[in-house]
Amino acid sequence: MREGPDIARIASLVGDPARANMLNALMGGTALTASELALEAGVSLPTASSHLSKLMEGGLLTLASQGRHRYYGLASAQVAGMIEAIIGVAEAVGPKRVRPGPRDAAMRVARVCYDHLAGEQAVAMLDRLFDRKLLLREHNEIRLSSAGASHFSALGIEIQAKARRPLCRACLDWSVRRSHLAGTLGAAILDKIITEKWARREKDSRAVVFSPGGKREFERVFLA
Amino acid sequence: MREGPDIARIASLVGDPARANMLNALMGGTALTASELALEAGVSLPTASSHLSKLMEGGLLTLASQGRHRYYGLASAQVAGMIEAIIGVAEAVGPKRVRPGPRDAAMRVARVCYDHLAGEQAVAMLDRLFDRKLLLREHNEIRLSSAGASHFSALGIEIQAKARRPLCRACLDWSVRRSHLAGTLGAAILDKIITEKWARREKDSRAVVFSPGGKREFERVFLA
DNA sequence: CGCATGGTTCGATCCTCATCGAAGCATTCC
DNA sequence: GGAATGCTTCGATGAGGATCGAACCATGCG
Repeated sequence: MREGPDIARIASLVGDPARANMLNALMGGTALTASELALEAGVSLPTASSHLSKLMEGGLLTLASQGRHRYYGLASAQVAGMIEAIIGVAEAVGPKRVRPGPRDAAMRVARVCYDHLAGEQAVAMLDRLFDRKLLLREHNEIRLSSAGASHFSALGIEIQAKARRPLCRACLDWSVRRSHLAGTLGAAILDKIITEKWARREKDSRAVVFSPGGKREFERVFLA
Repeated sequence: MREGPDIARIASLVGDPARANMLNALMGGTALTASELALEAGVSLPTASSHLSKLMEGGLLTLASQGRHRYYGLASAQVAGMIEAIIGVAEAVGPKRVRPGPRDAAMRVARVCYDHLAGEQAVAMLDRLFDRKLLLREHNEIRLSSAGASHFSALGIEIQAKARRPLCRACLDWSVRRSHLAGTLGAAILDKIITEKWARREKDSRAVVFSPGGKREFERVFLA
């Protein structure tokens, strides 16, 4: 009966269906209000509020108050990574989907992971950025080369190393089992994709759908 | 109220203290019997048995019957990775340890992760193997170079690619936040360390303690 | 100010599930 | 075969916690 970190406490927070739905919704990266999360989880507002305070107390969420709105978001990329890991196991053992449906197919191609792009497109992009030496592997970290710095700034992607958050990070993809790009740069790239309207977020889903023209542009810029 | 993989189901399996203790114990990599796990979790044998069947049904465990003994083990490295991720979050948010105690310090230096070595020593080893070009990074995978193949076989470390399991794999370390070596080769190296008596497994813990002479040998062979 | 809206707290209800003792199977040893 | 060991199933008990309605704060708007 050793001590150690209280893993059961963390896991049981994710282990309730209502809370799991909320966390899943927050994996989209945008912070949501209590009522939106209540709707998402399919519970009443009081119930949702109770769950949210538990998640807060457990350190899994952050809260940003803006006037009478209170926006809940995932506490950290580490928490997001944990949830992806759990999703990965659930996918693997779950005999749920006999065949992957169309929505799942879209998710495999491209989806939002916390605040950056994930899925086949994202994995291909990271590979290509390495090939073109815009990013460099260093031990197990990823570094931006000087060529990469000028390349991204030419694209109008702001690059500024925040204090706490690494610029580039590798994030493991549950669908492809390969890494894609996270960190500030990964977030900035997703931002560009959305603001340029190359792709749009699927309603009520993490899926990201490229328009035909947007796909061409994306491939020209990142997969060339 | 979307469908998707049943993440709550998986998380709730880990969310019970008794089950979490069992899984934690199994992170040591050796399969254990129901009575050992009952002792580990601090519950009676019937209770443990009930938990074990739930974990089996959830696909988190594998069972190997040998005579009247039934050995339970983690189902896959993916499950082990998920548990490491949860441990990582629990470490991060848990204000448990004010200061890391001595046992925790030993865990940080070297410990067993499923079936291979983790901790600072393991991270340093992987770095060095890359530097010496015994292992090569390829995209996000790790490949054994021909120099590496002869090097390991000279050490008497058997290298044979099993069908299902990759030879080399990167596994993220929760204490160091860097990768260490998993896969068949990682397991073989841990095996060598133990059989050569360079280090011993701490009783009732995942910690691995090197003897003074063993540490020298390990450093000569893997960190030179 | 008063009213509407977003959110939390309180209280009561209900149900799942963790727990253990006792009994039942299976395997091995003598 | 019989006894012992390892483990599972059954049944009863009990506690934690998920849920919602109603009441209660807080903010913003007219």
